[in-house]
Amino acid sequence: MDIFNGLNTAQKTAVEHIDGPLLIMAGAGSGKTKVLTCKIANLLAHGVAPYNILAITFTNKAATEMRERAVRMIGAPAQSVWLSTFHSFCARFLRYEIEHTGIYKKNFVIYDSGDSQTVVKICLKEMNLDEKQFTPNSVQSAISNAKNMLMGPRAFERSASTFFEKKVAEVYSLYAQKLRANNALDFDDLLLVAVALLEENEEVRERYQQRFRYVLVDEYQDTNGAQYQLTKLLAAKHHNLCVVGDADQSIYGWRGADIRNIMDFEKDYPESHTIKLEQNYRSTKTILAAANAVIENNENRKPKKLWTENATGEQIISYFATDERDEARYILGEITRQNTIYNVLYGDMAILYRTNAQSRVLEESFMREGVPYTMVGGLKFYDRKEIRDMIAYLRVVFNPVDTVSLMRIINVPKRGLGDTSLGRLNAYAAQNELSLFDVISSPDLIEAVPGLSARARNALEKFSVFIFELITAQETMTVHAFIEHVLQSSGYMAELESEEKPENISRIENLKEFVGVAKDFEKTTEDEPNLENFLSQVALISDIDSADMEEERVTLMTLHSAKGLEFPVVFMAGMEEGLFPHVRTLMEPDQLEEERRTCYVGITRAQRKLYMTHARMRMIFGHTTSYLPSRFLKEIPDACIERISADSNEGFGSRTNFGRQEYTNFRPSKRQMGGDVSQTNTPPKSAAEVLGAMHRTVPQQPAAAVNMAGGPIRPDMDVKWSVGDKAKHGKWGIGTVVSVKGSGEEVELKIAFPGQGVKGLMQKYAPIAKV
DNA sequence: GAACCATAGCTTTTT
DNA sequence: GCTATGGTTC
Repeated sequence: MDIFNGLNTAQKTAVEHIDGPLLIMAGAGSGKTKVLTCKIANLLAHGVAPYNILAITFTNKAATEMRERAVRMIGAPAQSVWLSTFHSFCARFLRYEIEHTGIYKKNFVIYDSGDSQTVVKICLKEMNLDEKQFTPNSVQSAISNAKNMLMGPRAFERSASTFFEKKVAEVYSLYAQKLRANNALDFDDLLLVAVALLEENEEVRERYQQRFRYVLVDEYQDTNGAQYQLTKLLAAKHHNLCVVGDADQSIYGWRGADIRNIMDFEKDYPESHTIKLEQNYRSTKTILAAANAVIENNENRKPKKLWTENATGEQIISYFATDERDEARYILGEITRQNTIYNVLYGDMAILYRTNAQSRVLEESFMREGVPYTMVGGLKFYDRKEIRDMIAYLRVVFNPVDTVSLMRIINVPKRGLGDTSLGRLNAYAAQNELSLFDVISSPDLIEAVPGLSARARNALEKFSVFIFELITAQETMTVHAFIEHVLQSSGYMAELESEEKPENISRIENLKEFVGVAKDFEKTTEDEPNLENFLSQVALISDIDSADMEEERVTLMTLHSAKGLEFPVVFMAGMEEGLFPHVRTLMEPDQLEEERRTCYVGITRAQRKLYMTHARMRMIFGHTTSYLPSRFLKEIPDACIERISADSNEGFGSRTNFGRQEYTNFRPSKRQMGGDVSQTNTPPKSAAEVLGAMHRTVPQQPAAAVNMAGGPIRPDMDVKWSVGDKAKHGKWGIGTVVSVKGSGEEVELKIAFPGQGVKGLMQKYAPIAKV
């Protein structure tokens, strides 16, 4: 396969470039991933060993995709290119080299932000600091910021000026000490320790600089100080550094990303070349014009204008809802409409919002209407109690000095070890400079702890024997078998099974899924499928990595998570002053510009059709608040956007109503919107016209016709349902109708799906067919 | 030591 | 409006 096939001139130049620093300024949708992939393929084609290439992406998912694409292009050698995120790279690097620090041991564990917050809280408590003034969150983020700027506790203390900062410096120091004692690294440490090791150890540095002859970094605009330094160190020998990014899409300033890293690349590497990719292949002219118009309002930016040869496309729709429930209803209506009339697959639509809190109302609507969806973030799988408990068990087995994890499970399930006993144990351990595990693993030491009841002593000895048994068992078992073993032998499963509460049932489900995750890991990992690598992978997995977007589901996620993705139809919800841009950014011009970039990212995710919605009032913290429409809406030229409102009752203004009543009977028209953007050359001028046209020309045809072809199941109003009928649902499989209520448009069905309970469905929305 | 109830605090965005 | 936490009670 020809590597240069289908590339434009600028893209070709970028791919052809081999030696020396290169900056690729790649606008949204300009084929950046394609260029990077082709570049890797081209390096390999030029005889560069896969072993000599390091490519850094923003998510694990992007890394996997890029690897697969490169393998398809050039074959097996691409398999062994070192391709990962900054954090995974560091974790792997440290797994080999960390003992050179003389501080950490090879079996270190990685703490996520939850674990790290637990440690911060312990520190605050120990230092008797007021949690009102020093909130765990603010302290944690201050420490994190310091780390991202490569400042250790001492450096931070030196730079501290306010009382708050000086105290935080103390907390930082204690926090770092605790992590070291637990042989644990937090996310920021992965970078920090890797950089420190490379800086201090010449032998290691030499070895890795020698090895990585070519370094490629994606999303360079979102690198922070530590990542910048790491990149610089690794590329220092060969200077074959290629960075790709778009300053207009820098949206992670709040977590230490420094836009100057990309702005100043040419200063850092004076011999560098710069290539601009400005042709957009993703969006319609309308969408691109809107994006350009919005981003132009930023003062601090280099001028750039994306252009496209794609069709003009339809206008953007701005819908003014009465409240967040009306907003959700409108969006669901449009999604069903897009799906039923235009045959847009659910998987081709996404809803983007600024804050996770907005997802709840939307989610409820999806459930009520039976439309399949997948949510990125929110209630995270790995944040669930039972999963964290299991991970804590695994971590203790892997690294027993991890006291945070040990404390988490020592009395889970209940072993009669309460706060009092544990307090005594911890006090004793601290006094004698032992880890908690040191104490409980020795009967003599347990005996020596003052004030322990006989019952507690007994329980502790049993527990420590149990942990030792697990450590032995682990050595000969696969990860998934070991997890199952822990679940059984700890009594964790038994405790959940003892009571048939619905939450217990879902916990058991989740734990089963966790075993599945381990099985999957054993099958797919490129490293040894051992506990060590499993724990690393689990710690560094992100929401976007684990989201299942292949399936036929609408995706719900924050604007931040959406970076790098694209969808034919996009909804941006909550376009209100105070929500987006968020209140906390209104005072700071820099932060406001970042909000605008976030908006730019959102708009440019859309390929064909973009909806933006805002609500007159919205429930926040249980109180109704009213917001003005977002300034970003006003920045979009009138020609690009059609504004409709829930309040106006004339003509097509009352679209909500229309949407709810009439669309299910239209036959899907693939040509209208289903094809490639570039093929829709004469699109109607406005959505109103589309609808008008639909009224006149689309014949009334039962949607069921689609089912015959084996396509997705669509709502069908012509079917008469009665109790006892068997119904096939797109997601839940086959069920039995248990009740039918209402008539006409309002037919409401209750259907029992085996193993999934009774679901309430509106016939006009439900993707069901008679069996 | 555990179960229950009240209340505060929360919401920016995440590896 | 929800949830995580802390206090109170048995």
